[in-house]
Amino acid sequence: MQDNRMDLQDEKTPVESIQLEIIRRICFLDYPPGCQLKEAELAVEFGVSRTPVRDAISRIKHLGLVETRNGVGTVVTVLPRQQIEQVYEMRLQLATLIGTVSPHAITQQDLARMDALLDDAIALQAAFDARRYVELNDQLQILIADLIGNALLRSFWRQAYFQAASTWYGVASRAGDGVAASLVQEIQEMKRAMERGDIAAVGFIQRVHIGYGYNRIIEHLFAEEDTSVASGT
Amino acid sequence: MQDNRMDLQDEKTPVESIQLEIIRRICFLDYPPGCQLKEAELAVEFGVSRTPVRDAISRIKHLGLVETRNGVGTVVTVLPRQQIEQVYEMRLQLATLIGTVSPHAITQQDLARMDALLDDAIALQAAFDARRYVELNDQLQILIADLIGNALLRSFWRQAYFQAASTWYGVASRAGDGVAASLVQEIQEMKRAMERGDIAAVGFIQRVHIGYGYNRIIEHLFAEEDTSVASGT
DNA sequence: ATGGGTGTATCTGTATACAGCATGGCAATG
DNA sequence: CATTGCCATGCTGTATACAGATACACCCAT
Repeated sequence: MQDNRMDLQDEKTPVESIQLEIIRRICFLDYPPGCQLKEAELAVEFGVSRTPVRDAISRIKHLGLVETRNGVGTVVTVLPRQQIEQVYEMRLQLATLIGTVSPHAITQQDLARMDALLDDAIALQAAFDARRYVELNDQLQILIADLIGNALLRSFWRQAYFQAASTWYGVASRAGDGVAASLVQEIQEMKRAMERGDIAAVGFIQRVHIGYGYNRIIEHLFAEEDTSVASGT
Repeated sequence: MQDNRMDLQDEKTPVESIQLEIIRRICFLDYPPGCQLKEAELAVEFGVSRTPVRDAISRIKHLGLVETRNGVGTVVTVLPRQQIEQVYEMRLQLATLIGTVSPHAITQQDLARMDALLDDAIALQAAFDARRYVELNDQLQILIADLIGNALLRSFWRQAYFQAASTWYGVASRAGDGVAASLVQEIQEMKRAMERGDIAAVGFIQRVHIGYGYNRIIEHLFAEEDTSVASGT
């Protein structure tokens, strides 16, 4: 078993690059829920024809991030409350599996990435920026995914993250710089666990902080929904 | 929360139908590993152009069932041993989550389906037919998936099943009618659990039998590989 | 003034044509 | 006879053109 962490090499086909970019934009709320994705526009922007764009959009349909109807267009899905609940329910479960299911050994490189991330997070704490927070959180997710040795679990982990990201980042941006402090703490805890080589702990720490995040979503998002519903649309 | 089990309605777009059909053929070994999928042929067979076929094939790439290289073609993936191990590792974990993560209530209809399945399995036991076994096993998986209330877990469950199916069915066919008896027992146990409304038990029973299946794979498949490797290609 | 119907604009879905690429066979040459 | 280079063939990737479908606006009739 050679180090198969190299199989996440970035030799991506054009359509895969487009796919990832669109997913990022949805997760990072560049394309907020309800936003319409026009194939022709994207084709022009990426400098390709409509065909690869269609292919990319088609591939991300199974994530449930977009919904496309004939004659209307492709719109970014507004995830219903129940689905968000289910996504977070699964993320809590998956987190605990990170350390259980054939994890990768932690390398010096991983620790270095973690250190850099910690510095960035601390800097963010001093001067909060919603966009920057999103990027750092994303990098943390990628780093954790790299620690997962089981390819299928890694795939599931990313899928669940993609589905949760836009909602979470929407809440986090409004929650302000409190989330930055939480991120710093999360990274610190995780770094300590990684220094001990304890990946199971990494998973449990993730679980705890996903729980924190979910609570924030309940407070900010669902509370708003309830009041707005109560006040009559 | 209405009964959202209706949202797996079969109003499928053409490309989705093609996608499912191709997946079925791969899982059922109509397209064995290494088999080449030619877009032009499939287009003629389904009576459409190459475009929807391409779309369908493109969508199933994330399952890792096929691999396509430019100039060569699309071939059904030969899953390496390590990946099969990882898939089964995940299936064991997912099975235990079935009863944990917001399960559906068991309806009378579910029990009726189970009864019918049991009868078919018993009939199969009397006159074993590899193809028939595959179909019944597939129906059982679908039935179990319907019991999963969490849409994301259901998606993961199906993905893991798709990745494991072709390997398992290849072994089961060669293992002969012993697997039929095992299937009957599995359905009987599961039926008892469902009659008690104990979905957690359903999950654990699944876990046990997935373990049995994996052991069979190790015996039959990996043993062959090892000997053939030892004898030099 | 309002409701219904129709026309138009625009987007996705599909078909077809072409370019890039890899593979296998064939021929020429050492 | 072996080897190497070239060419033909067939596949996927991409681009473009057209058909189907839907929403919106406008207009006419009531």
